[in-house]
Amino acid sequence: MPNIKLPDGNSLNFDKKVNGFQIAEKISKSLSKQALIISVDGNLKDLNYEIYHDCSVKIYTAKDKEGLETIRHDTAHVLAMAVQEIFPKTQVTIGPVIDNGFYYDFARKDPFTEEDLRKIEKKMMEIVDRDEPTHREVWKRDKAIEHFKKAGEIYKAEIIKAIPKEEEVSVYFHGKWHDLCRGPHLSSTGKIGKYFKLTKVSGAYWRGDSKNEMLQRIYGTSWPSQKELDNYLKMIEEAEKRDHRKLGKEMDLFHFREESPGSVFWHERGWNLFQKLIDYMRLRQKKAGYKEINTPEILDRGLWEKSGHWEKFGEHMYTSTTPDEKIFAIKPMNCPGCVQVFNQGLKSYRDLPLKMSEFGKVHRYEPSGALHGLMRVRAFTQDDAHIFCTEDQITQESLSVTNLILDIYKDLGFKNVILKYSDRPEVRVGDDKVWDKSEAALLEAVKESKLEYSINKGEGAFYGPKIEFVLRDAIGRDWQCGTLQVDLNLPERLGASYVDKDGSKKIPVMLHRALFGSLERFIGILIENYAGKFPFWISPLQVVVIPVSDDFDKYSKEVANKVNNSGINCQVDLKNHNLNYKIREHSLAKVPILLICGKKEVDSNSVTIRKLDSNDQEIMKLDKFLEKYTALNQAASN
RNA sequence: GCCCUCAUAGUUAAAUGGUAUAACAUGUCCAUGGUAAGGAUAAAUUUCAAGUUCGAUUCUUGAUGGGGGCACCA
Repeated sequence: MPNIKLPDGNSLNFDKKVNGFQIAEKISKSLSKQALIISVDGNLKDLNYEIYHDCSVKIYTAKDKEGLETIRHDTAHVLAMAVQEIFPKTQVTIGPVIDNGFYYDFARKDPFTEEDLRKIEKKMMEIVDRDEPTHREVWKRDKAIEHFKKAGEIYKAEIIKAIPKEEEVSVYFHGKWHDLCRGPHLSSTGKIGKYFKLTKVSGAYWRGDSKNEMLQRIYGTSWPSQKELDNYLKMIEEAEKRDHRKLGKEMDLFHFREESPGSVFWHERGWNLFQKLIDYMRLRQKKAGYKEINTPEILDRGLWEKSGHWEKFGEHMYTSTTPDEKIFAIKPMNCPGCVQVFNQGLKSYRDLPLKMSEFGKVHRYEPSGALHGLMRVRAFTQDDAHIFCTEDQITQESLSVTNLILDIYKDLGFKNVILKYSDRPEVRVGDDKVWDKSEAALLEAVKESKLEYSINKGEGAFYGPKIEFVLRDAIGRDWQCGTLQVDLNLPERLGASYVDKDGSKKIPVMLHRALFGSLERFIGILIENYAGKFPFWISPLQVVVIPVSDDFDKYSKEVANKVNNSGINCQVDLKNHNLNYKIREHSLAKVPILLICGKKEVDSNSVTIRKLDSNDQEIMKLDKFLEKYTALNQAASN
């Protein structure tokens, strides 16, 4: 006589036993149609799971995260079925749900082609039409291993070996095809619907370890309705349109070339933007009490050995040998140089916290496969700073970094920021007591920030715990930019000290922090966030002056000069084209303000303003324009 | 670095075992224009190296670089 408690507080009574289908039917007809899986006392189960005892249940549909994930998980199974039907010798491995979809890793000699994907999709449709019923069996571990080994599924057998002893080994059947799986699953293959698509094939290491063999991964996406699938595909298209590599080319911001893979050739417009961000950051940091310094790009090998970089980071470092055979390294990080500035001259506890900022260009020899436009490069500029302080000051200083970063992100159009807190990794330096203290101090700052945060166990740097600042862009993608790291190691290694109140020498704590992170990456993110249509104050080229005909070239040049002299980036277009042509060209280049100059304007000493994406025309006295737009140009910097 | 894939004017594309086509961009000329492409005309290209071949941009191999992932990461 199980008594079934429902989420709304009501309960139902059944004779003997009951399953999810029967409960759903009893609640409502529409629910029974939409029901996908059920949770019994918080554990997700198949709908035909038999309940003999009192419990609370919740029935999930495609509207719930759990329901949607099950659809995707089932689609992954159907993918594996289809692959094995078409390519019988292929081994299956794992097929989890990911954001917006799923993947399945296969072991097979020949690579899957785009054509194969279409073939597999067709087969998947067939399997959906066949509506193969699902059923679940629990096997003995040894039997399961034996079975999969015999079937030539070596990877599956390995997975079973790795399942903890106390867990049961369950095998799901869809018709005859079966797979080792924890479940839960939908009641038949027809339930997943046909709103899926296989999106790409790629390589992936077995168990995510680059020492292991490479498998073939097929990615797919799956949704409860055609509309949601279409929306998702449209979002992908939108992301492609915003691709900063494409826009960077179109807007004449930068380019890459073979002679220096992963390093940016900045064009005038892109560099304008770059400088503007630095100007802005410089102002903000000055107000926040930072002192800007600059240190050498190339430093003797000995310093890097002392700092530990030579050993821990060596494979990412560029080195340079001088004609007299000395070895120098091109800095991959700014910290050792900064510590040396701290080390020059005796420091007192009264100097702390000492915040030193540096726009340092660093070089890292990144693996070739990691390079990606501006997002991942081999030479980049950090808006770096190092805060030397006492252990007691960690929380306060971390908090002020967090507040500064939030404010800055807001100015640049990002309102959603979350934190990722990472604590001690297995391989680390320093005493556990000091770790305890600094982790606690940093976590306190995280909590006090009142922001949403996640804890990444064991992902801290080898020298201390860290926070990463993740921002969400206009189309919902997350990017990691800023970072704050507590360093318990480097000051000591490089002999940094200050004189405390009692006259004794103490080692300071150092906080590393970067707000944009890498200027290059941040610009990439900005381009994609705004789809190239920047707010006026950071626009790569802010104003273009266009004469109505060449009779007005002289006046247009004068206007452009005045605009430039007021600190606004401006060009005049004197090319031999008509007005319409020029408006189109500069609009496509996403210049926010076009100033049209013809007879009217010359006579009244004014300009006609045409804003991007607007057909409105506004005529304004030149003086007034300068006044208004100079103020706008400063807007976010105050 | 690993798996897959691609490489043709400044850009985006097309074609071919017999040296390559177009659009846009660029230069010159005409048109002197009022809010998203006016007209004429010119110059310019097969990533690099080796091989097969009478002949390679096309086929083969290698290198380099790009793209999608994996691993690594700001």
